[in-house]
Amino acid sequence: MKDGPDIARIAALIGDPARANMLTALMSGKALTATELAREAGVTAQTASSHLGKLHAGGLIEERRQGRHKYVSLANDDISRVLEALMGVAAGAGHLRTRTGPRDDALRHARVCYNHLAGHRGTQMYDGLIAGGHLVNGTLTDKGAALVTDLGVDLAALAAQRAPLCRDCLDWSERRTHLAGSLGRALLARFIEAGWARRDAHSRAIHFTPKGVEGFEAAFCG
Amino acid sequence: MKDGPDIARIAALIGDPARANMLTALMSGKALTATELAREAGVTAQTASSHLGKLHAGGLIEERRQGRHKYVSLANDDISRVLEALMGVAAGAGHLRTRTGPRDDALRHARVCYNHLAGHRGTQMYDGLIAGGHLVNGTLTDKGAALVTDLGVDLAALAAQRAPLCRDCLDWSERRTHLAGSLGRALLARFIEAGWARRDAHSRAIHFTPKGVEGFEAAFCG
DNA sequence: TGGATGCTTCGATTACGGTCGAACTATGAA
DNA sequence: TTCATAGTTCGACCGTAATCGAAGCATCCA
Repeated sequence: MKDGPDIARIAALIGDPARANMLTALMSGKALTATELAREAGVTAQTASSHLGKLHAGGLIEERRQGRHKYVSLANDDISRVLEALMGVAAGAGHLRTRTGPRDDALRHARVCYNHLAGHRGTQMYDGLIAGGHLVNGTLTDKGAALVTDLGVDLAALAAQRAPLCRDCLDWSERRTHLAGSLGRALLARFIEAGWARRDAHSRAIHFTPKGVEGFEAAFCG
Repeated sequence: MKDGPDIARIAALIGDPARANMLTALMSGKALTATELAREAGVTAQTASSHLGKLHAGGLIEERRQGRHKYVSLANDDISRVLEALMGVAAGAGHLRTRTGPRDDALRHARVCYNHLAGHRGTQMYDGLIAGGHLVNGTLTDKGAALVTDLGVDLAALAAQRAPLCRDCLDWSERRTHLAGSLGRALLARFIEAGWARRDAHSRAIHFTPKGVEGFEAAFCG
């Protein structure tokens, strides 16, 4: 009866408060150093090192050395999906400790989910792509390819990558699907390059500029 | 930086092997008694009782007393979504301990995800509903309502419920979206009532009958 | 009413894992 | 070279939580 993969190993890794804080911090998509993560988690550098070792062994994070720094990021999109799904349960069924502060509102509106757009804007974009016939059956149509190329995404470069172009990701605030995958990543990158949006320095929030709102809604809410 | 809901509490609950086994067993959608779950988890009745108390306090399960029995089931769809997502990570990024046995193949092809259809058939149905214009933007169209009514689903009864009609759920084997929500639940129930499919007694697998394959593909792969 | 079964509570044990101080290595800057 | 910073390793400590035996209720059945 207890078929399927062994989930306890992964869940236990996320289940420690210090590690959970580290992973949550990494959901910003930025690669953080070991000491930065130690500060986020509220532990000393030694314990952080131990935790990072376990997360790495468990395949949850990637490490990249640069000089005397160790830059850490989430291993892949799957991890971010689990974290978002967990946030959904923790926010809902869990204690309603969601004292919705002003910062929380910003997160619900638009935030970065590891490397792609989430929150209200994220699901809005996803719905728009489907309603407009750009995304059908989990794949990009010719019409959709034209749209994203128009927005400045280099589809040829994405196709050359090994990562899948379109992936679904569940939103903890909206409880709906938004777009992940290499295309989701590329689109968010374009929004920022084009001055449509900028990332908050201290949180996962994303702030859209007036010009960005206009362009975004023209493209996806048409 | 570590914004968002506190995920460690939930993850720690899932992170214990005994509890993880119980939750995985509950993914079959059947309500199981405390002793059955103790056997699944490989622990004595006392420890199982302790674990169930914690899962209940954490909002992960629901308990229903019937005579001297205590029937346990998952609290809601959100929980099943987290479990499926975790399985995705455990199967992929985790150790490739997926010694794909014959039983595993059946699971990948079609299985029950708490109360709705998952696996290849599940994503196939989801894709079919969208491609056919039955499901747009996360809501059922008139055309879609006609289709499911035709299949024997009582939409009026579902609308009266508080639970949302259509929800997305991520598939650990397909890594794509399938349909959850009260409609997903009702459709699976209809398949079984109509003799299209039957549930395996000892696993989460679902076996389609020849008649069921025919009807299913006519409805969703049209 | 007596006995069996399902579940819970209590208490004691045990083990695992998180934590930090201290010492060590490696990289970069002055 | 010398010093400072980033990260790791080792060892010891400590707390928590999982576990089970024993006993206690509640329910069902004969």
